[in-house]
Amino acid sequence: MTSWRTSDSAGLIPPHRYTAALAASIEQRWQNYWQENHTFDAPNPAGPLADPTGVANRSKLFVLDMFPYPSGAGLHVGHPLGYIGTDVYARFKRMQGYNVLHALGYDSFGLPAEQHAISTGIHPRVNTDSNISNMRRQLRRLGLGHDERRSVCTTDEEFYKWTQWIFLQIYNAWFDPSTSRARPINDLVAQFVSGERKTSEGKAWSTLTPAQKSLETDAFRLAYLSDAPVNWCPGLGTILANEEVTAEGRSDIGNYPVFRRNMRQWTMRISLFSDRLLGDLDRLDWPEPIKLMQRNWIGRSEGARVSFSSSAGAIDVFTTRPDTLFGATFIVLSPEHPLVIALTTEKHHKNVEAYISQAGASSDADRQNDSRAKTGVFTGSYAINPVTNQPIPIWIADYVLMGYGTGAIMAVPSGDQRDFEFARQFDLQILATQMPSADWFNQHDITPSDDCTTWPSAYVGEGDYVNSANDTLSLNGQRSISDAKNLINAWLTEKNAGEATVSYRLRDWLFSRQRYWGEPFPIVYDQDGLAYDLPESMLPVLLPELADFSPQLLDPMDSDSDPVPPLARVADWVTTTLDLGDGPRQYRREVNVMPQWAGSCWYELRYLDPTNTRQFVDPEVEKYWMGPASDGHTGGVDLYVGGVEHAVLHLLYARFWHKVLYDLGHVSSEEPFHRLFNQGYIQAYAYRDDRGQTVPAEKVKETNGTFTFDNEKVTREYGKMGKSLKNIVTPDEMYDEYGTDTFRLYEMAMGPLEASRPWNTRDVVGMQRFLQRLWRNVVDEETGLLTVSQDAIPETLLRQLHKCIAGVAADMEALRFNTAISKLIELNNGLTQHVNSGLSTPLDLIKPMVQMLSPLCPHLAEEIWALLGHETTITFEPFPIADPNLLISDTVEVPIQINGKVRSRILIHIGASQDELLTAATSDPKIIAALGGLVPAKSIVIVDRLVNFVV
RNA sequence: GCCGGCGUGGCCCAAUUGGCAGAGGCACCAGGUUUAGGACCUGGGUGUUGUGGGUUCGAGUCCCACCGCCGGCACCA
Repeated sequence: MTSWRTSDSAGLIPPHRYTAALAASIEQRWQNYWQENHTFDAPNPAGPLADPTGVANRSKLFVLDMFPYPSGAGLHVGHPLGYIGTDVYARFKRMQGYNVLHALGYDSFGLPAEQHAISTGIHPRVNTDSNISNMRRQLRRLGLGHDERRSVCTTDEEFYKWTQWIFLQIYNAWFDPSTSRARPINDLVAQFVSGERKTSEGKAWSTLTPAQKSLETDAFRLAYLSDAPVNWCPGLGTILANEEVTAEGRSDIGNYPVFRRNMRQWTMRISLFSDRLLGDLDRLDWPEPIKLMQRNWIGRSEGARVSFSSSAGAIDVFTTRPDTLFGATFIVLSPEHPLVIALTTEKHHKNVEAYISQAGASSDADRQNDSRAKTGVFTGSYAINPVTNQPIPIWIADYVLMGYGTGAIMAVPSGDQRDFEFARQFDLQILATQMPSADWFNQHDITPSDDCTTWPSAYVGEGDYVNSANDTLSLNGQRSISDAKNLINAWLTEKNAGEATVSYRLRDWLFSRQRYWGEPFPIVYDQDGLAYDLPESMLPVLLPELADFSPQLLDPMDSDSDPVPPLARVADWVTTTLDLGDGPRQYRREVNVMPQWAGSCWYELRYLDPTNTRQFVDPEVEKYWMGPASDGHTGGVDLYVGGVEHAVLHLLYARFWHKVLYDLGHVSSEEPFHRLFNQGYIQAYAYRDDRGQTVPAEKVKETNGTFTFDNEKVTREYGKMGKSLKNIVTPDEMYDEYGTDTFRLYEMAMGPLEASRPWNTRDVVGMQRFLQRLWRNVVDEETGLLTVSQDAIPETLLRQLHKCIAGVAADMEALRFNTAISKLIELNNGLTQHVNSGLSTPLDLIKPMVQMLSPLCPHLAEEIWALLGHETTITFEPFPIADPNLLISDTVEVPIQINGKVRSRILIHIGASQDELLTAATSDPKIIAALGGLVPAKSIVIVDRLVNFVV
């Protein structure tokens, strides 16, 4: 028998070296072990997955990854970064005794599968299922410690039953402004019945027809049908949420043009929750940039509503600067403002009409191009400025947006640059209300004056108030802006001409999509078009089978045609006979479906209790995993890891749903995700030849900083991994070439989890070498026998071990896996020296080393653990604890500086006093020489740290 | 334009939070082992910490200005 075998490339490899092949066999064996032994099944306190003894006396930890969409392209090496990070953390916490819940399911409704179905004619479920099984296969090879029982898919009927159920909770709720809480709609009806709340026309509730009653309640429901401007995307055949439209006015998916038009659509009153969504951000442990993005998106601004009277009634404007009201010399309405027609005089009718149609025809993108000159037209009417009692002209202009504030502004050209430009353009009056500083006039090289005709631009800032007084109010003189605001707001309230108020940028959430592959709404309509919610017993409303998945074909630029959703074509599904309590009647089903965000708004709750058929989650189970940790704590997932791209989409929608469920008493947590961590992205280099074509990145060679492909010079760029850049590297390639543990280690070692960085396959080998050295320190590469001894650990190695334990534990707790790995390599390098000097590896050293390694490289750790004679998994072994006595040494090397430059070092005992340090430093020969007889003007002595002489 | 984030050896990245610029990996160089080879062993750090000022006994770290890259928002009243 030969002890050497030949490898493909060259040379001989010892039979028991830790190669990719050995790693693969170890890894698959342990993956099977974990699956067969249900190692990662997390016990619940109650419900179908209850195991009270498993729960007892352990702290819990809920670790969550953002819900993945099962893409047909499969995973590349960038995808698992976060999954590996959460797995390492979860395994680390299990070793610290926590009951850890870690699972991964699939957000499997969505446009790509449906687009695929349209082009191939294959049912999206077929494609979705095969994508999921491919992704499960790829993820299984990663060795993630997931509870497989909890891997739910949003497309599972038993899952979307509860998505529909939650929709109905939202539909049957309203927002009570007195408590800022969602309440059951029945409470509202009770208020109507008792007369405590007036109906819109003041009639008694009992006298209203059913249609009138539903009109009254629909005005309050948190999910409602509205006939409002929507983002219509003919290229996708569906409308989109504001959050799904890019700044360029195109669809986030597919980059098709998006048009504004009115359509009757399901909408959610998320805007009523603006204040809570904003305020509760302060109570969350989230990265500041994400909080900022949500704050910006919600866009709270404090100001005042001011009422201007006009021939068509009061025109309400919103302003953040009511203190400049005396300078409001004209009013501008959005072209879509409802009062425009009534305000337009005969003479200006033609101009206004032309302007409105011109504004409607131009896209949002055009309208928002701020380099464009201001446009607008006069309506012919005037409004009365409430503080001056003077008539001011009413204009319409497209720089005023209907979707923000009231769709009307008071223009103060002296204090707002846009208004200033507009006034100059159309020769409107500009009246100063604040005197700019002398500096400002100097800068613009003009003589100080409140005559704005001399001003080159508006003045924004603090300044003495001028021209701002009437008979009952004066702001004039030196005062702060906030002081002036308070004065004017009080005056407006007193005169009934306005009040201090708050405006938000966040608008209600457009919730229906004209597609097939989504959750059907649990809503039907009767002959009169009245909507009815279906009872829980009729859930789920299943998607019907469909022969043809195509939406009707529309030109991407066709902004006028009405969409016909695919479900509308399934006649025997759309029309249905149901008994909703008053005998069998014929109804028409809602033919829109929910957007992809619906499932991801609550999936984390289903992970908790995935097999519960009676409830979406058992309240006791929810409270255990997600309940508040203490008074004032929001509750929610203990650690949520994902990319930054969901900052204002998923993360805002899910918070909204969760708050509604909290208000209605279905969950005990106020927020879904208490701690959020944003992982970075792995990007990759890509290469182009001189014709600009991308070439396969893996075949590019580098020599002295120049890159060649087929001996042709190519240029390097840097970007997302993808087909178009030909720079994809898959986990499968890494498993084959290096093994999973090496791959996991490399992903974690290449930098901090939150940082984006380039992938470089050539660097992976460093981690494999580390594991090979570690393996070789434990196992004889030729015989495969254990080489561990019972010898005591030498003092230096023992100290190194405990320093390592302390460092690694702290690093893992803080998710700093890159530095934890470097500390483990350091320790192993120390051990390697010990072994190379002819000694063997002490058992007492390798045990804690393997324990520390196991969160990162669980397969290799399990294998060595078993070789050391253990019969059960290493998963629940306690994480090593450092002995504090071994962390401190007797002596320390202290640098001696002269003027901040290190000139010498001295070895001195720990805790040496300032005097001792000073004496030792001044008697050091190098320092005596460097000082050359000079007496230091000052000496800085920091115990155990340094001595610095200033001369 | 506004708001964030990041700039450290050739590359990916550390630095006890104001105290010796270097932990770890890749690459590179030299030597060892080897018939040879290296995924082995030993040794080697290659630098104006983006630039310019400031604070300080002392700045990669704090402050100001600028440059570059990345991200978010953008006529938001």
